[in-house]
Amino acid sequence: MLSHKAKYALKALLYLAEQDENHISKTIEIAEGANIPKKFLEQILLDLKRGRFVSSKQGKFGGYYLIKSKNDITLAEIHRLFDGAIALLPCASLNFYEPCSDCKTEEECSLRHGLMIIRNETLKAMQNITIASLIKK
Amino acid sequence: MLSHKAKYALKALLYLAEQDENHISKTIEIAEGANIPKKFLEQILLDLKRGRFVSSKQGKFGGYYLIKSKNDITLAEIHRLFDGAIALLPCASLNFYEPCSDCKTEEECSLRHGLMIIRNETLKAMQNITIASLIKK
DNA sequence: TATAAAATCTATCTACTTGGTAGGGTTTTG
DNA sequence: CAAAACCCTACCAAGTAGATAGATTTTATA
Repeated sequence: MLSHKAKYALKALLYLAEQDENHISKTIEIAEGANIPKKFLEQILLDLKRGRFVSSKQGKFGGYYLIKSKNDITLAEIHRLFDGAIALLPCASLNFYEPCSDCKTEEECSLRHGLMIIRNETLKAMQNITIASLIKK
Repeated sequence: MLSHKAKYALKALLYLAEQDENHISKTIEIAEGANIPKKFLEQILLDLKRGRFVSSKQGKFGGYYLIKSKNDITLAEIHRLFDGAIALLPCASLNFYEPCSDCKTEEECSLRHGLMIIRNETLKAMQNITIASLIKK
């Protein structure tokens, strides 16, 4: 399941992608447009900025805008930024790998191989879902 | 990510599937064989019993055994039993459907369609991972 | 240069979930 | 009849999710 943070992030990006080029959106504007609690959205936008999906302009008439093409922002990236690994266990993850604590006898746990298949399939699917693909319904 | 419960359930089923036909495994035996806290495993085995994956025999020389073929127990089923929906949002789920609380303007949320694609792909992959497929390495 | 509007930072809060433990009670069977 | 197993209920500690609050910095412009 996606966290609310990840869900809100997607909706915020969707909102930004739907604006005219060069338009700068205030937080409050995004919050109301996408129905997201404003203070919560503030944190999310900062995370998105750290992740280099958006950038911001401070001060009066400031706000947020996309700095990555809507065709290049994938669900996989947003998932990783907010919810971490795509794999079902850390030992099957590429970006968030950690060994299992409870696999004593074998070097690889019995589940790892099967879970890596899932991970690859899911990742492939998630990389195909972009902000742009979500817009055209 | 899988919960520990789901992970332990898979390992316990794997352990049971590796025993000789007609063998009955005591909880303590599974716990030690698969490295799972015994008292925690008790609860998990009860859940698996309610889910009709295993059955049990009480009394001296009792224990647990599979009642479903290892070819028919899929990762998807175990995920649903312990961790719930496979979809990334409730509104994209078939078995655990719930409408979004924060989608005001549209009847369907903007993310739903894309997430249902992911759900279908993931489900298909998860249905291909069976206990039997995990055994043969 | 004062001011208003906006992002940014830091801290806090509450409720829920997870992972696990404790301690029995009940049933079966050698 | 007691050992061995299943079965049940409650509890707990730690962490996380989902926010909210308030102060500070930055910037445009009147």
